[in-house]
Amino acid sequence: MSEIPNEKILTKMEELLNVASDYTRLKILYAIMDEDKSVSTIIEEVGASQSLVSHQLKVLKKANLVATHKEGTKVFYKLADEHVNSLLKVVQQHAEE
Amino acid sequence: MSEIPNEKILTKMEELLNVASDYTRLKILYAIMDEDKSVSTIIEEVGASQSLVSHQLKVLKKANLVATHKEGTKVFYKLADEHVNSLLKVVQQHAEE
DNA sequence: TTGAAATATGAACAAACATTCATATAATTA
DNA sequence: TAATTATATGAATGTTTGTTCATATTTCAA
Repeated sequence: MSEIPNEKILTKMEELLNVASDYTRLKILYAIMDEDKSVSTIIEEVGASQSLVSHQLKVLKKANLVATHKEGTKVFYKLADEHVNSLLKVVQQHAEE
Repeated sequence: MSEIPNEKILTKMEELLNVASDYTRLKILYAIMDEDKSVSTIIEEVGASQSLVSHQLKVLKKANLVATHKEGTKVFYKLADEHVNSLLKVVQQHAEE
C-alpha cells in the first residue's frame, strides 16, 4: 500500500520536481550529465544567455541538484547525485512514447 | 553519451514535471496510486476543497497522468500508466535522504 | 419534477517565476 | 595597475499558476 507521504517529504518532492520542470534547466542538466562542464561551455551547449544560465545554475545549486568546483576563473558544474539521472531517464521514457 | 533531447521531447518532459510538481496534485496522485477512487473520496483523503481538487484533477487529466470512468453520479480516477508510478518512486527516494 | 448529491466550470486575485538588461565581483594576464 | 575573461547578482517585467468563491451541470431518488 502506498500511503500519501508526510508533509515534509511531499514538500521536498514538490521542490525537486519544480526545479526540474523548466526547459532551460532541463537542458543544463543534460549538458552536465556525463561530465562536469564550465559555465561557458554550458552556455554554448544550451544556447541560452549568460545571465539566464547563471541564474538557473543558482536555482539548481540551491536545490542541491548540482555541485561545483572552481579552477582558476572557471566554475565547473556536475550533477549532484544519481537520483537526478534516474529522474531524467524515467521522465524521458515517458515523453518518448 | 546522453545528448540533450530534442525540443519536442524536452517540452513533453517539462510538461510532465510541471504537472507533477504541485503539492495538491502529488497528494492526489498518491491517493489513487493503488486503486481508483471517486472524487469525493479523493477530496477526503487529500484534505483540500472540492473546487481545488476538481481543478487539479482536470490538470492531471489534460496532461494524461490520470484516466477516468463514471459510475452513476460518481467519477473515478486512476493513474494513467506505470510511468507515473516510477516517477513518484524515484522522486520520493530522493526526498527521503 | 423537485430536491439533493456529486462533480465541473469560470472569474478573480495574489504569489511565484522565467527572462532580459545592466552592473558587479573575482581571477588572470599584460 | 589596467584590461580582459568568466561568472554572479539585482532590479524590472510580463506571464503563468494555485487557490477561493460563486455558480452551473449531471444523475438519481422521492
